[in-house]
Amino acid sequence: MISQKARYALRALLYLAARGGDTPIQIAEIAEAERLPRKFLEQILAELKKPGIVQSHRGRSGGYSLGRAAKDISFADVLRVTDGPLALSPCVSVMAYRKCEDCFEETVCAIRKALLAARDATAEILESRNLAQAAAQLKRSGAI
Amino acid sequence: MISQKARYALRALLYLAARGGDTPIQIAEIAEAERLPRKFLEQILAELKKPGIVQSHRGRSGGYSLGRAAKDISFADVLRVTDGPLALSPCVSVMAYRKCEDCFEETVCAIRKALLAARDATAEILESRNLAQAAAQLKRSGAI
DNA sequence: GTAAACCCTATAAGGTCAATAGGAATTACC
DNA sequence: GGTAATTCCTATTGACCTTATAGGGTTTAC
Repeated sequence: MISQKARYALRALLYLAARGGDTPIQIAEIAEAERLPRKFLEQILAELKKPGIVQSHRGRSGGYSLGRAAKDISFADVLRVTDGPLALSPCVSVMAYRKCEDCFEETVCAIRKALLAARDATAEILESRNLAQAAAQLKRSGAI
Repeated sequence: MISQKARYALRALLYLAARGGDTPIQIAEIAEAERLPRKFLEQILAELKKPGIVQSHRGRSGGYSLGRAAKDISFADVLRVTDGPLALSPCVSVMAYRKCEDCFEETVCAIRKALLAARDATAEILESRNLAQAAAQLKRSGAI
């Protein structure tokens, strides 16, 4: 299951993507529109800023905007920030590989083989879905 | 990421599958062979028993054996017991559907669409991998 | 200069995870 | 029928994570 943080992040990002434009949007506006806890959202946006998913503008009339084109921000990008690796085991993570604690021999681990296939399948989906597609879906369905 | 409990469960089940035979195998033997915490394993096996993944034999010379053919126990079956639904959101879970807390309208939710696709991809893999295949792999590679 | 925004760190309640512990119930065997 | 070996059941514990909330510091437009 994804975390609440991930849900909030995705909703905030979709709001930014759907809203479009170049002018920064304030945390307060996003929080109210999407009904997200303001201070928690503040922390989440700060995390999304580090890898460049969003960019911030400080001072009066500051706010947040997407850090790159919406079509270049995948669901995988977002979930990796909020929830860590997509993989079901560190030993099959591509972005954050780590050897398992007491793994006998990785190359013959039957568990690893299954988890690796699962990771690849998940990653293929989540890396192919991006904010632009999702925002377009919402607009088509009249939700925005 | 899967839990430690899930790893232990899979290792214990693979041991039972590879060991084969009809006579029950004691917790103590599994724990020693796979180097799992004995008492923790006890709890895990109790959970695996409820849905019939393993069956127990009480009393002296009791122990555990698989509850059905190894080829009929998938990785998905095991992970659902130890870690809950495969889905990334309750609203896309097939086995344990639940509506999201403050979901505006499920049918148009762009987040849901992506998570649903991810669930289907994951489930397809994990439901196709079973203990018999995995145990056979281990034997072929000489790990057992 | 001041108000409005983001930035940074600390705190806290509640839950989950990964065990550990101790004894009750059951059964094979002599 | 007694005894030893095994599973079964419930409680407890410490560490960590999640989901916030709080308060002030820093920056910038006007």
